[in-house]
Amino acid sequence: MDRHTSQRIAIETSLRSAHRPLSPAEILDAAKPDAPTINLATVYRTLKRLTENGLIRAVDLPGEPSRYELAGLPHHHHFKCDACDRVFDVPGKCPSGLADGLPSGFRVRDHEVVLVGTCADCGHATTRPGRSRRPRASPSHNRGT
Amino acid sequence: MDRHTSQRIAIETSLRSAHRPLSPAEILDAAKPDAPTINLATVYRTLKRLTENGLIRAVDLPGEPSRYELAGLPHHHHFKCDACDRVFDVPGKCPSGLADGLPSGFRVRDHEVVLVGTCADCGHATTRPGRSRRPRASPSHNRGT
DNA sequence: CTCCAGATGCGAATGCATTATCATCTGCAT
DNA sequence: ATGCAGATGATAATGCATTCGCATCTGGAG
Repeated sequence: MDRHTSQRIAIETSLRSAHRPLSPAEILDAAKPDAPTINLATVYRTLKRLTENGLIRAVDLPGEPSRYELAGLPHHHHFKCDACDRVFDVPGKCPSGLADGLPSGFRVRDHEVVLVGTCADCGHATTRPGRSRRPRASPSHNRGT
Repeated sequence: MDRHTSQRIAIETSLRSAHRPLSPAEILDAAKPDAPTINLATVYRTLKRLTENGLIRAVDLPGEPSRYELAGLPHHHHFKCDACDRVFDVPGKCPSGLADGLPSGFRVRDHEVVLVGTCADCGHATTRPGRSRRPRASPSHNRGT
């Protein structure tokens, strides 16, 4: 199992070089230059296997489809740009006191922090006129690489 | 428009008395005693209108369908019990320094904090054997009221 | 070089939350 | 009490992310 096909290599490479969580569609686009015939189903199949193997992990944000990033990264939070819909890593440390207001009996096992705003690319102009939701996160517009 | 039907009253009442965000299915169950014939479609229709009217707002958690809570509540975070899948309000204040690690050019407009763990009800036993995902959040098991 | 288990591509299929359709019903203004 | 705009209930339909089925292709062991 786990042959080194061009598709799989392209998928792993895009995840490794993105430095931010990628959606299956973003991965598809990022992998296409290296594996032109690659298919969304293959992306999903590969992501599933890589997840099972513990090499990557799913990143779920509110109202968003799962994105994927390398496993084993130090704990970090995420920033979602609501102009280009890309998600970036935020290396900042965890604030304490998050669980202060909890009633007794509640036990916190984990937390998720998501910042929402505009990224450096999209923030240059105050408002971006023709910007519709869910662009394809084109590599030409990428700064995470 | 906006007649005072038993269904609408029941929906508003459950949201008002829950003190935690409710999913459409939870609202349906909570409203049934007061409006036995109520239908999921009606719940969705009513939620949509209440949202448009600014009376309630959607609460989106990662990988979860939207829940709804009264609008105008003071800013708070949410706690999701992964045993009973209910979501509770966390009144704690916002930790600062959340955006410290951000590269320059990134502007934060909002943030979301979700704590995950076990609630007081579910935490009594260390492991709950027969507990499958997505119970119906039965009122008998409710403490938020 | 051969061969085949495993991988891929394509399209159809699934599961889900949410919305639309439409005939029927009901607040409520008159 | 009446009439009707608006609301409801039942169900079909939509949109979407994700998965399946299957014929074809291919990495890599032999």
